[in-house]
Amino acid sequence: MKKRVYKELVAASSRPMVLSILTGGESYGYEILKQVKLLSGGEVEWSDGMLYPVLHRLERDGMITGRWQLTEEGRRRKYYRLTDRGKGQLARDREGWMAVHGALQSSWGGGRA
Amino acid sequence: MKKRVYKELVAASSRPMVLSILTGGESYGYEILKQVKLLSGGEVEWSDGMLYPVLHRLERDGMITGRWQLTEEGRRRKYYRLTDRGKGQLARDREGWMAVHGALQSSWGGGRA
DNA sequence: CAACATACCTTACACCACAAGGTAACGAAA
DNA sequence: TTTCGTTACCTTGTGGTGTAAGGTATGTTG
Repeated sequence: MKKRVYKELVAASSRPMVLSILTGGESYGYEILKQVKLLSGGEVEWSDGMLYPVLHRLERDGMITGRWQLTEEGRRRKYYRLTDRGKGQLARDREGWMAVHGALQSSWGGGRA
Repeated sequence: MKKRVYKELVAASSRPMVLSILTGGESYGYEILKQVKLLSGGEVEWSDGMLYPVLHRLERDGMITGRWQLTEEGRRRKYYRLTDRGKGQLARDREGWMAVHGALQSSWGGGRA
């Protein structure tokens, strides 16, 4: 039985995670799914039905740009690249995450701090 | 202009945050709102319209139990207390959060490491 | 031939925060 | 008295999001 991550947690982390992965260079949907699993040590697994809408929204909002590419084997892939706008969003998402993380740690650490 | 936390982040953190606050003893809605603000150093602020449904769901699911109390000033409060079931949920939520947090940190730290 | 992996996409459904509204009582100020 | 701010709870309509389940297509392996 694999570890389950609640959907609210997936929703909260999907955008910063995708944007962050793309800071390492171009990538595409299927590969991103594998990187998420890798980065989490196998603890976090995303469904593809959740990722593709995320990528479409990010592209629609100008956070990333995509281009279609055919591999030598004949498979089509859509490679995405981070935009400046996306970099700014990533920074804000990261701040928000850290703020909440800090609050959670305070509450975990001391009861009533 | 106050710092805004995205709603997905609120959704992901509300349950563990409430459960965690209640490990410090009984509390009630209005006080929990203030504690969240305090624990985050003022960076995280919840709306009451979001918190009360959270408390109702937690009570419905047996994570917390509530009791009505009248203060000396004549105000009614609903005090909530953590159940054993809620403690278990808190532990699981915490694990899930840390798994995602670890993945995010990995992606932030090294690009594609 | 079948099965699996790669690689993308979409729809119906349930869930959840947000905004906005409501109810009610207290205390202080006008 | 009236008004305002605070305390303290609750509900509804709306929009956004993951899940589950389905689809399309190609290459590789058994």
